[in-house]
Amino acid sequence: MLRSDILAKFQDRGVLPTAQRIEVANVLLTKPQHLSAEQIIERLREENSTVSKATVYNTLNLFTERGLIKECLVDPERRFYDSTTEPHHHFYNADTGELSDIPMSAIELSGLPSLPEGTELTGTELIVRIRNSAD
Amino acid sequence: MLRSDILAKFQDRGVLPTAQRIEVANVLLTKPQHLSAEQIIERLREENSTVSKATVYNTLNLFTERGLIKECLVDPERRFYDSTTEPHHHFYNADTGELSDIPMSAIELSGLPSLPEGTELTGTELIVRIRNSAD
DNA sequence: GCGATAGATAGATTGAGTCCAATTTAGTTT
DNA sequence: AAACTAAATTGGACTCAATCTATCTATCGC
Repeated sequence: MLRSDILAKFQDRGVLPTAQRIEVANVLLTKPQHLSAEQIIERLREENSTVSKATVYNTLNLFTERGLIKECLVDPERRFYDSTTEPHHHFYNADTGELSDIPMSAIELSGLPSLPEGTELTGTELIVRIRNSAD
Repeated sequence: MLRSDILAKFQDRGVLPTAQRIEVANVLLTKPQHLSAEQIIERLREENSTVSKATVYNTLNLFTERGLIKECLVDPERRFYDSTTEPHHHFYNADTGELSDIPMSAIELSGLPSLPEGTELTGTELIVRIRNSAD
């Protein structure tokens, strides 16, 4: 993803572009992927970035709030951040910790019961848990 | 749930019955509910139980391993334990933190793509995220 | 009884995530 | 451009769920 694309996204979502935010975006948004905060920090360090841990967390929370990324819960140990914000589902391989996408279009969901009184839908997410075959 | 029912479940899943495990089971298994480890410890304390935190965690992990309960991930802050082990889905109200069940039968899932090579299915879980209506 | 194995416990430790107070940066006003 | 203001960044302390470790206890077979 080009720097100009990132800037456009920022503008679109009302995120002020700072050097640190662009660095984080460069790591996470350049391709469809799922990274934990720790993984992002690690990658930044590899590129000799000096962005602080607090800033990375602040930035990820901001990006999530503004819909630039999606938080994704599959592993009790830590939260993952998904660069793909279109509604979609996930395969989660418990053996490898790998997370892969299932396009929304692949799956047909029907018969969802009506929501509890006084509530509205914010999203549906399906996690298909798999493991490496025993044989 | 009667003590004898709990003992039967334990036997069924190869869990040796100890006083502490029965206490934990009494809190969690008596009705369909979702509790965090901390909530379970709190309830035990209310009944003047002296089961240690380590034992509660050990017990919950054991129960999960043996299929007596199901771990359930909806809140990034902590993992919940579900007394219902039949496959089913959840409504999660982000405003209240409330978690409620959606019976599996209510939902029709079709078009699940074939699993990645060399893997097998361990479970599917759907989280329908909702919030209190703005109006 | 006596060892052996399984379970329980307290306390220390870990580690993801947050908080805070101090500083830096960027934008605005005159 | 200096002064002012608001927003962002930072390191380090802190929190707290969860785990680990080493020790203690109970139970079973012999």
